[in-house]
Amino acid sequence: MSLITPRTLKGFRDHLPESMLQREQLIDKVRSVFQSYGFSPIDTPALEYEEILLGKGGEETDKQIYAFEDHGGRRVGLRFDLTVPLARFSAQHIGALGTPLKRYQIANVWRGENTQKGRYREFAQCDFDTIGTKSMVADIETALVIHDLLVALGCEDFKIHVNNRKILTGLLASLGIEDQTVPILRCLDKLAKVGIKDMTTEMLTIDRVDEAAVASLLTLTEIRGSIADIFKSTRRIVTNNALFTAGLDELEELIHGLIVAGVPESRIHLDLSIARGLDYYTGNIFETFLEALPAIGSVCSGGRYDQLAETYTKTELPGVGASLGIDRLLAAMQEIGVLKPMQMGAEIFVVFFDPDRRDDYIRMTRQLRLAGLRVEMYSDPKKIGQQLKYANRRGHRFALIAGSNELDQGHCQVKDLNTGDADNVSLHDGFGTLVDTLKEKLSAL
RNA sequence: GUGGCUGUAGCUCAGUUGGUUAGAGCGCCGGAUUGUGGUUCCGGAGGUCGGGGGUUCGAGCCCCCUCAGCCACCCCA
Repeated sequence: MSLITPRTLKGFRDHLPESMLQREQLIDKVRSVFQSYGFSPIDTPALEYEEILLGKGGEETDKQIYAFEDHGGRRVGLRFDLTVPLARFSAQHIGALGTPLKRYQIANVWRGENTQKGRYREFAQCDFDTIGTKSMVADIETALVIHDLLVALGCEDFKIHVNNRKILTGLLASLGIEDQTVPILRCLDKLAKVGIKDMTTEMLTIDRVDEAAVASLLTLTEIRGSIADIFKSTRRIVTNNALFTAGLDELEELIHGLIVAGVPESRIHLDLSIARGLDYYTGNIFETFLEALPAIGSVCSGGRYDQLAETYTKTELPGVGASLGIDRLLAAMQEIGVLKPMQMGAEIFVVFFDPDRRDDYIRMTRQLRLAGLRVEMYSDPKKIGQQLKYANRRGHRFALIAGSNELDQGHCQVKDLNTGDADNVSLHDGFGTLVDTLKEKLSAL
């Protein structure tokens, strides 16, 4: 019989125990941050009707959606993000749930794009959103969650880049070229990478964009100084456009709120050139970069999207939220080397010493677990040295060694695998003394 | 999706201008007088050289295709 080569698809990965433990630990922290802000968990199907998914994020994202026909002839697609399914979910259930709806969802999404480090075709997003309010308080809290998430995950050096879609849209409207917003945004996004000269050249190839327009755009992105100075200078660029002014007001209110909440100003970066490719954003937008590894891209992005649900319902459902890319963040943290090695095994290891005493070990292991300890019993009565070697490698803290000698005398050896010290503990009262001793030793670590 | 670089044991890599049974270190498994690991010594297993096809008397080394990883564009978590 010929063997099938075991392999995984491009951009799809297996998760081994070591990195999965890290991942689950990070996700636990993410959950507790979400819950500390009053967000509740929901889940939605991986597969949606294609029509739900298409046309929400823009042309590029449509091309990246895994779409196919199911066995019933329905056009379906794997979700590209968690925000669009949320819009559908909200339109369907908001009557039962009421507003504002604060929910989070940690789940996989799929994108058929080319891979790179920290860019996969299947990856998990930790998405949180507030639906049903236009209040800037929701925007402020969104940014605060982003901030607290990164701190909780052990990242201290990061910057949250903030901007507001209305500023640029308003500026373009005042120039009469708002219908060119998408290509202009795309071009502007490259500023940091290609420089002013190349960007200008490309900008001028866009229909109806002249040098005066480019000059205005550059003025906007080139403003430097303190946050207050930036706002003051920016306001002077366009004075006759309500959208532009509204965008600035919203952004200013957002930043003000963050400062009031105690976020260090060094972690906020007012970046009028960030655009965000997703078409559905309408107001404040966020991108988060790690100082140590900006090249891996944004690890947590989002923004306000006030019209996303309008294709599903006539009820007005404005929303704001963001997504933490846990896989990308994990890749970044591994790259930077900030992750501490984790203990893989249970804390207690029971040596399968004497084959004739198997039942005693099973009983002992079981009783310790019932007492709340994490215990692993070795599966084969191999030589004790080998078992200890295994226990050591797996990171168990204490080994319980009990051959016929110990068991006949009614005690058990407790060996500290870090120091090598071993104590005899009585088993005369069942396992009570053993449990107490182990708990004492563990809490003393 | 487009372009560039890479692909040899679990991991990190050697492999001379194509030439007999493809190597090292680490790891893994086992042993060093009967029941104690993380240091030492000895031994062992493990590779269709990413996969497929071609050129050749002969290919890990050359050519084509394909798959995957990394990088850039694009886009994004």
